[in-house]
Amino acid sequence: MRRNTTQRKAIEKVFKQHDRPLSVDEVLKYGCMIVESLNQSTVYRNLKLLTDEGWLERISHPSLGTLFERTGKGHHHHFHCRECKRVFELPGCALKEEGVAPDGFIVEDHEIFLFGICPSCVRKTR
Amino acid sequence: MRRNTTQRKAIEKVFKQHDRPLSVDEVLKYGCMIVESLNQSTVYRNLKLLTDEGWLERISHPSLGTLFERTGKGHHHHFHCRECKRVFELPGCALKEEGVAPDGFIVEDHEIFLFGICPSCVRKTR
DNA sequence: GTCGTTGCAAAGCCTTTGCAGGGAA
DNA sequence: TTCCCTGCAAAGGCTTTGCAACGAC
Repeated sequence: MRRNTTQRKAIEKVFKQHDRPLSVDEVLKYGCMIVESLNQSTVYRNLKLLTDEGWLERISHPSLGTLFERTGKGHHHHFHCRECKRVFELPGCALKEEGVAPDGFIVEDHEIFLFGICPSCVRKTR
Repeated sequence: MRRNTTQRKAIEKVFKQHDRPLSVDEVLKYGCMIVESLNQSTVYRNLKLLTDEGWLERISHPSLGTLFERTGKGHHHHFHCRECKRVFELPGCALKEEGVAPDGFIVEDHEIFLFGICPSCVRKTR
């Protein structure tokens, strides 16, 4: 039977606080602010557990590596700011309706990563 | 000055033979068929060198990890067949022209991965 | 008290690096 | 002959796992 440990609750809280995809290190860093003794293995184990339970989703970012984000946000894509390195979740789908793949290919799913500058960095740079 | 070693030529040949993104292991496997003694470190070093030279491009596939493909094919996306696990390069761009990101975001680049069944696996499954 | 969880350390992948010997020019 | 490159082995990151102690229920 699943137990609600202090550590697991801390990890869940981290995702609720920061509403964006997080790396293992970020989860550990923010988690340690809640439970000082939080261990890396515990983070890994809980990220896996929460992913298996369907509470988290694992995404593999082309340049940032493995990230985890909360599920249940509907179909969306990711925007990576080259300036502040943060990853944003963009609502909606940017894939064309037709002509996505040549005849014969059955497209069942897709993943899109966008790269650029986020609004807050645009403001700073200008 | 850059030397054209047997090993490097073998690695280049592998990419010319298989016209699709290859993993390090695949390059090693196919490369060993040409130069039996080919070493993993040599593969890693040459993949890096050829990437730095602009002859190869590194792509990070969400489920297959790091892959390398020849450059100069123009903008394209990748299709991963769930059946045979091969990665195909699809010509053209499947991204919508507008409304890709909310106002304020400057999109400079993007990457799209498609998942599904390739034509040859569709035929077999049916 | 039970047994799911944790912390720690060791081990497993994948990738990089140090080094001495080898081969391309 | 020069010195770039290779093979081998060791070492570096990231992630998983074994184990004994701990703590949620």
